[in-house]
Amino acid sequence: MKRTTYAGLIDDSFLGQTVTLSGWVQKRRDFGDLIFVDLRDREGIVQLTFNATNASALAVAENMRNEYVVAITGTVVSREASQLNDKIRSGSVEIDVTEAEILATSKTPPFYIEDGVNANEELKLQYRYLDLRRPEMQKNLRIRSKIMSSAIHFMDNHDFINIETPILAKSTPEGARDYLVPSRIFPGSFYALPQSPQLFKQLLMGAGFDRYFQIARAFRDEDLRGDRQPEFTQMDVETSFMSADEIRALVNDWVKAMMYDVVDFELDTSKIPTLTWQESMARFGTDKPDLRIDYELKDLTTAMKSSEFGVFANAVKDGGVVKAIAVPGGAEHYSRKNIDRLAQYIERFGAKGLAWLKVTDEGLTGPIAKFFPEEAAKTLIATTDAQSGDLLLFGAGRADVVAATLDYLRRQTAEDLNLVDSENPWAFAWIVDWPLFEYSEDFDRWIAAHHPFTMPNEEDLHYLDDGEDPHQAHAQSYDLVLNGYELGSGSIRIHRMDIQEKMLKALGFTPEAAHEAFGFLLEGMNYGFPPMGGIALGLDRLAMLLANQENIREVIAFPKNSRATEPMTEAPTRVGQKQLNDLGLFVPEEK
RNA sequence: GGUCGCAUGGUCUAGCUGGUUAGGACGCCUGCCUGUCACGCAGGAGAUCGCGGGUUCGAGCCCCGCUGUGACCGCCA
Repeated sequence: MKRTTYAGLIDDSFLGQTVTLSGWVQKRRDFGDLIFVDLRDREGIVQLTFNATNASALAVAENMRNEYVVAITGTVVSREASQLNDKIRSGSVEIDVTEAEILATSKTPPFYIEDGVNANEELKLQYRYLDLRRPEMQKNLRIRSKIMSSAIHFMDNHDFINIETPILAKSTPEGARDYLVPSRIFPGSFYALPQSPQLFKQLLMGAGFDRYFQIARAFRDEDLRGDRQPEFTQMDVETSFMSADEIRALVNDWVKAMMYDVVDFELDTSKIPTLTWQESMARFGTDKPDLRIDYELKDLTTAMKSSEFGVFANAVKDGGVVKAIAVPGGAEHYSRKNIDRLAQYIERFGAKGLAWLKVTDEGLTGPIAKFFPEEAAKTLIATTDAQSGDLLLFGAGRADVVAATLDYLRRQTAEDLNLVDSENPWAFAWIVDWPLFEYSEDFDRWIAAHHPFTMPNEEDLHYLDDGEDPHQAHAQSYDLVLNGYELGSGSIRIHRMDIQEKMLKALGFTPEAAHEAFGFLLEGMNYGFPPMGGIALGLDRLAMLLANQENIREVIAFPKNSRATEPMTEAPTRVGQKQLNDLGLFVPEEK
């Protein structure tokens, strides 16, 4: 029997036709001389009927069990009005089976193959091929596939050249921890898997390709999160002779096309806001704000300087800040217990507690209301723009702690109260003008906020000089944010040797160390590198958001778990002594 | 590296204040059933309660350690 179409595509238009289908048994309902079987393939489900008219087919159906692979031939017939099933596309018809064959049997699967399955993550990953049979996972991976096709199509149409760069690359300082690959020919030496194709794409600009792109795999050996895997996929782009504005416009065009291709959404890119990093931090407490949420952080630092509430006054006196959000309608929704729960959560950000007030028609209520007599209350309400019924949540203390706390509270309360704007499902934003450096407590020195090849703003170049404050320098860099997730970041690169040397010096590299780490790039710059810039967009996160998933694993066929292992293949594994010997590696015995 | 949570038949889970025949739902097996689509009905099998130690007359439950796992903080140029 040779398949003639997909089960999930059968509908009224097939009425009367004889079809042959192949797929998996979703469910068998056995009435003795009448058996229904739901047949599933990648496109969906159709109901098969077996009855005594075709005794041999009925006999086969009696032996069918869930997840058996079967092939059938039959006639598409309509259902009576009382027997329609509007839950499936093919619900107005069914297949009257005349011939059936079991192609493969199946053990009882460890979990039922259906959407919303409630098996634990480890089990699902261990039997990933079963989990992937679920319609939802099939849909997710097809969304991912569409994003990739859209990217390739768009880039091709805009004269970008698709160029692959090495996976076996060189370990470079700065940035994330590398995955290392030992060299057999040079025992003790290692390749590193690329954290991104950054240096290679810059060299390709040096080579004159002008417009490069690649769907690139990147690797970072850092701990995982819901939106972070140790290997991930980027749409990597680099161009010559383009300004930051031009690059953003290009990305906007792709995003517009992609949103249309993948989720049939008409994105108005002219409405994508561009915020400076500073503004984003001030208004949202984060560099990746979720702009679907209406309310923002309000700065009360000046107003609370001499507050009767000691916690606020002292925070300001100690050089900290006081900020607040007014959660619309939060006064009624949040009981004291709920607020306590929020308070407990934010301890992880370093918050000491959670000050709060409810705004009512009668004025402010709550344990600290007494510290805000008439005038103070008025100022507070005016500054925070609070309405009656709002819940005011405060952060006081170190600016970074307050930012992290209120960013979290803003997102959490919006979720709790269903205040995430559903009219505006795709809130993109550009965050620009990032700090060039950030201070690393770990290394006790300045490190590159983006990477060491980011071009400073022209007017900030002098901050790289000795004796100046590197903290003041801002970069020609830009991040694309969607619904509170960083989709990608990019920048104009340094293309001149003198600036690059200054930059590396500011980062604490001696000329020798710089040469050892990035000599090939620095040498290249001596041979006429064009002005260049680019961006890398995380396709996994993009797919996750477009597929409406909360974990990046849902859009990766074979992801790692949160400890970076893969329960199905059990990677990573120990290897044999012979392999170790070949590589000149010594590994202690397992404990 | 750290914090918090979770671990009970194949799966999801209940199990209170320590004494239960460890309960339920789904799944599985057998039988019956011609209109189900969460089919129904009758019967049945299936659990070293993650591992080790401790407290106790007695531990699924309390304590300690370990392992696995999830989320988060650190980390992620």
